[in-house]
Amino acid sequence: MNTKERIVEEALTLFSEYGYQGTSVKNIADAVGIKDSSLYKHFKSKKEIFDTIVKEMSVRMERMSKEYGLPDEHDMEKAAELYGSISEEGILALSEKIFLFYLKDEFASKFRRMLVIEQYRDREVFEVYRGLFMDAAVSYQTELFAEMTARGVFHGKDPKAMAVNFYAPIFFLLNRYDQQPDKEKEALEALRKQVMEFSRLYK
Amino acid sequence: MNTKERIVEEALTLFSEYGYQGTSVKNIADAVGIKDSSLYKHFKSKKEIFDTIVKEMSVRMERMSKEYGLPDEHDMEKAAELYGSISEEGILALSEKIFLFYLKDEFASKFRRMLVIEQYRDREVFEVYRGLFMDAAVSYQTELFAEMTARGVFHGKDPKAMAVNFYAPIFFLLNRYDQQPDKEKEALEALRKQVMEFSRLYK
DNA sequence: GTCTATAGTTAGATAGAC
DNA sequence: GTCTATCTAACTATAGAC
Repeated sequence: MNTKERIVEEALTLFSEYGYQGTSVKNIADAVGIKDSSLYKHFKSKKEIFDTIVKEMSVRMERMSKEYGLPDEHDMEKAAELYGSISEEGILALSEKIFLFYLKDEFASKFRRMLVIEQYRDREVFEVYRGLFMDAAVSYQTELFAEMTARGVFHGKDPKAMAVNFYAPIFFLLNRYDQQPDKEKEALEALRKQVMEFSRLYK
Repeated sequence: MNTKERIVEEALTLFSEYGYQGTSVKNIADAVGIKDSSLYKHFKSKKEIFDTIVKEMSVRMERMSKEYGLPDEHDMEKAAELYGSISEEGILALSEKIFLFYLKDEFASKFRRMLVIEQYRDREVFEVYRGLFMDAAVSYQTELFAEMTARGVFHGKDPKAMAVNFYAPIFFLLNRYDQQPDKEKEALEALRKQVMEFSRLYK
């Protein structure tokens, strides 16, 4: 990994814990192991580092979703088949994948925390956060449950309400067990319980 | 309102938007309308202002919960009677009270945002945030649903799972519609929909 | 692409006049 | 309890040697 990439990585780590304003250019340079002045050969300002992180995330999201085998956003038939055919087990696998990706993936979890911290300071940041961790998740699952209801896997009257009932507990537990790596087992157990309850209610 | 109280108020407003580190003592003094040096006659440090806010909140929580008529944490019989006797309408009223308190009450909403921003920087802050906005809410409602299930108002197998299914969408929508006062109607409509779905599922 | 040196600004906090 | 003046330290960023 070259110096520019290491700057981005260390900056994200610091931003996700202390925030943008709470992190100085010297903090980042120290973490990388160079002088703060040297950092300006790679980025023309602190703000440019922040913007680079946001751009980098969209690239990683694409790559990760392929690695994790998550179906494409617009390929609902395939998604419904993938998770629908195996019903309860499938839906549990889906929830655990989403959950663990945002809880444990180094870049994704730090990026999420950074957005959480910075969301009120900058409207644009809030929109990225809302889009990625709320709207995208719910609209994806709304389509998924509509498809699964049509196939008779689940019985619900409103796919959007189902999606919120499926995703909100994941979102809640993500926030609840954030920053507590020692309680990962408890977190996964709580998640499993909610998914089972969801399955029971809509079966 | 005296100067000391105004400092606390303006500091909270700034902390809730820009964070502790993103707010300078001069920012606070300017908002109050005094010089930054004058502020040190009221507080011996910036940190002391922050700590005062946290202490002030527990006082306000107590006061507000009485004003809003929310039943005491340990008086579950009364709570179950209050909300249980009127079932669907009652549970909707409960959710709207919680929702609007944390979304619109000046002090409460700013305080919540401040904790969201500062939760990763300070372990103690995280514990306050987790305690107030996650654990307390869920444990309160776990007892409430246990009581309501015993009375035959709802039919569920696991009161904790019910509580998470009830509170997680509230928590999710609180984050989703945060900072969007123009979409309050949409937010309340979404909340109502989730509560109706909850009621339908556990009836 | 790293360093030293430094400019220019702002930070948190104190001293002392009124 | 407000102000002006000031201190020290830290901040973002630039210039220029190697």
